[in-house]
Amino acid sequence: MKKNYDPGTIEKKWYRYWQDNNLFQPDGGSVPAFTIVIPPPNVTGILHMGHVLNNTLQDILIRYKRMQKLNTLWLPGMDHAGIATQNKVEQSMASEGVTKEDIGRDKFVEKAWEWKEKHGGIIIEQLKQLGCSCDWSRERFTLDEGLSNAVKETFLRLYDKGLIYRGTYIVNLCPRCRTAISDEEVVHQPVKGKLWTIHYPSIDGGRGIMVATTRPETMLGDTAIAVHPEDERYKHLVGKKVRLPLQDRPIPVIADEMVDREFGTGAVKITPAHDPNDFEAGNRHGLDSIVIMDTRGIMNDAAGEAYRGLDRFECREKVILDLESLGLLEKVEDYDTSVGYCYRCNSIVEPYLSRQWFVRMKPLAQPAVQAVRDGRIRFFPDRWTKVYLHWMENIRDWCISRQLWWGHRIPVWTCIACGHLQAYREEPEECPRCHAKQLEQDPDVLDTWFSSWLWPFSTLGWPRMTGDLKTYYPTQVLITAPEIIFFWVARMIMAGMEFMNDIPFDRVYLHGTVRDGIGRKMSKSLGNSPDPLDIIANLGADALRFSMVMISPRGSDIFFSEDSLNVGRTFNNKIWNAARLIEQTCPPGSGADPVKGELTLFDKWILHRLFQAESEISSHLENFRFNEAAVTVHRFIWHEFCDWYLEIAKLDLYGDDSDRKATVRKLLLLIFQCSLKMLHPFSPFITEEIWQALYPGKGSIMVSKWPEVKSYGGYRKEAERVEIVHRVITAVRTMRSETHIPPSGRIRTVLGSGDPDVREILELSRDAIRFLCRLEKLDIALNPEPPAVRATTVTQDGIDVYVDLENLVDVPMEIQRLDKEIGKIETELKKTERKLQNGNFVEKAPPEIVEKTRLIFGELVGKMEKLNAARNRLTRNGDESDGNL
RNA sequence: GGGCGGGUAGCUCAGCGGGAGAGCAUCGGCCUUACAAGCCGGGGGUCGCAGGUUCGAACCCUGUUCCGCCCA
Repeated sequence: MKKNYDPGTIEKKWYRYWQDNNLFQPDGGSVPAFTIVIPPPNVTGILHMGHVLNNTLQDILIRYKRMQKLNTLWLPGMDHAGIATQNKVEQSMASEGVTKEDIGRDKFVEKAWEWKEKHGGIIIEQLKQLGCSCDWSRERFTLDEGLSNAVKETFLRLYDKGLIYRGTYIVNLCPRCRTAISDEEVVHQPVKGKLWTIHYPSIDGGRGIMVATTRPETMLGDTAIAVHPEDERYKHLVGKKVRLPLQDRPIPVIADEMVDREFGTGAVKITPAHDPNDFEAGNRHGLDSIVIMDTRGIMNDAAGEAYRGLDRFECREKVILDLESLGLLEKVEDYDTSVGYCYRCNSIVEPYLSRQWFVRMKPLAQPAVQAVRDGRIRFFPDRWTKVYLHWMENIRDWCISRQLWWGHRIPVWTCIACGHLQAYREEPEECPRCHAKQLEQDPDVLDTWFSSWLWPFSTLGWPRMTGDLKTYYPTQVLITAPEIIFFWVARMIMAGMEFMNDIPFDRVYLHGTVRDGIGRKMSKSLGNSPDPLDIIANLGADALRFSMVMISPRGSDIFFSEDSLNVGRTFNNKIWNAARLIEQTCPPGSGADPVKGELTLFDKWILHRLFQAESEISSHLENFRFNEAAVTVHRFIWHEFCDWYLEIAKLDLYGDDSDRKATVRKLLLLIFQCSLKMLHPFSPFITEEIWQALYPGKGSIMVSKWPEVKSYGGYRKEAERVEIVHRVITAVRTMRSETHIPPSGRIRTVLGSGDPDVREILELSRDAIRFLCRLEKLDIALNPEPPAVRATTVTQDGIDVYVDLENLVDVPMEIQRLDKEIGKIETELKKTERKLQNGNFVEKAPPEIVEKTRLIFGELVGKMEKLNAARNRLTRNGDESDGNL
């Protein structure tokens, strides 16, 4: 193995190897299946840090389950991203001076496909660089033939059930994308705006009425003024008419309970074509709806001569100016309001009356609510359950038509002759009612989510009952971001219940959002998002993956900065070097067979810790505690295996006892092999590289079996005993450091313990203690003769530790050190003593707690006495100032 | 306006009824032949604030304040 780990070439090599050997495909066996469908990235998408997190987590779970020998499938693909793709294609055409209207619908769709083949799907290659073990042979696309059939089928079924309807309602119009979008696609943001109060004069020369609004340009479409029916201020005006300024149109004053008397003047303008509440009011009162702008947000004829052709915001300016010059602008105030933006292009969304297609959601929601209520589907973290249920219980109909050309065209045709409207599976040849041959298909396409909500089964072949569908549905887990819980997660559950009559997955893990070092959401416009591909090029995918997971607290947001990458980078270096040490000291053929030879305390300790690490990692992964699993594997490999076991093993590796040497070699290979396996889901590349170097002929680590180490769980007692030794070693090291003994200084240490069992443990560990503390001599005794000049401490286990300081230290420094230690113990001692003196505690606390507290107290008293004695001795001798300690 | 989550070491977080923890950062000492991308050691917190329950509260309850997110 080379001195330094070089991820670049290695990662490419192993990814190709995995693919060439079809290791990403499920084994198809009869064992239980474990399936994850990828949240399909946009075909226009490029890899960002959010994708890195999302896909790393999925890959970890998939690789873990695959090693557990489940029939594991991670099904990849992309969605066609209607708006985003259409934007891209239009942009590229615009650079050639062509609009989509110039070339027509069919040509445009053709161009879009060309664009997709040429520029789309970059992200798929990027996911491969990240190491994702998706089964690429099953890759799907929402616009491919199979999925398009699924979309048509669902539309037909819902249409036939009466759950899809066409109607004229207020929808959210994005004037830049020139299409309707659903309520979920609107992002509301607080805005510091204005509140304009406008005077609507009475028609008969009276005082008229004052009306406050944040969108004055919409007054051009007003068809009434509304007041609260019990508002004494306006009762006399109800039923009368006022004059709509700028339009010179008489409009009625109506009474409606929806009016908030506290808002503005208590009277509001009613614009049924441009506000959802006003639309409702308009229906209740039989008002006209006047649409005053087109789908680009440009004022139309109905807005009046003076405003036609103006953009909606220019129009607002002009309306204000005109009102002012007419003396009808009563006042302008600053006003905090909330404005809706298009989630795709960030334009301000316009509430707009138009004819669209909708899905009736309430009947679909009911079984989906039930599936979550009765625990068939569980959310992690659990708090998302409430969010889901709240939304589902207040669900509103879904506007699914989009005024786009790129997408699944709505399969509804209208007979030109008789006007008969119907949905068809295939293009109809004649009208079933009047047999006319001329039918016209609805021009709109479906919301992209109308195909994504079928993803967990459409990708497996539905509506055909394929083998894949039988084997892999329902899937086990969905891993995604909370942002799309309504867009996607909830709708998939509804679709699963409706079309498969079964849940689409039984657990949903929602991870946090990746933010920058100071908590801002990563975004292109801020430029605060590093390019994951740069990171992969520099440090490798493993470093990126491991770092991401290490810093991702369970289900809450992630603060990522360049520094975050240190964890993964340094860890790779550590593992690499541990592997090199093993390679150098455990020649090939040493074998990783089960160990037969005599095991030392330390051997048993590390085996037991391995057992614990494995069970912790498994349990963390089963419960989506990814970062805790990563922390555990990191801690085990670095701070237990490398820091302690490898160091102690050096005694045998470089020693003369050939039996011990053989045993230790076997153990090292065994434990390291298990370590690599446990790390593999997190860092697939480096583990494969080392695996192939150290364990040749065993195939790929990614299809090796997850470690089975239960039998090492029996060494609990030995493991606890080794902790005693660790505490002794740390105590000696601390004293060395605090008394400024240089590491090169070979010193003598004396250990004393009244407990024969403890003395035995220390005897067994004699060599290790000497080696790790760099001791020249180590004495262990029941009542040892302490060195004449010494530093003193007592471990938690009551072991006296004396470090011989002859010629090495000055007395004041040791006194100072002892004082510090005594101070600490005194604080604890007082706390514990107070407890025990409290009669209530002794009486009411559980006996085992009282007993434990007594033990602690005894321990502390013992330590205190010994330290005080050591201190007295030093000061007494100092007082005698005989210079002889 | 409604809901949810959270204020614990300089930073990010774990702990969720019985001796205040981790990683990073910081400070001190080390080129000890796997690793200076390293090794060894240290310092640092009245657990947001105020009440209450309890023998005992970071942890449970109530109120309060600040921050973040979602919905209207």
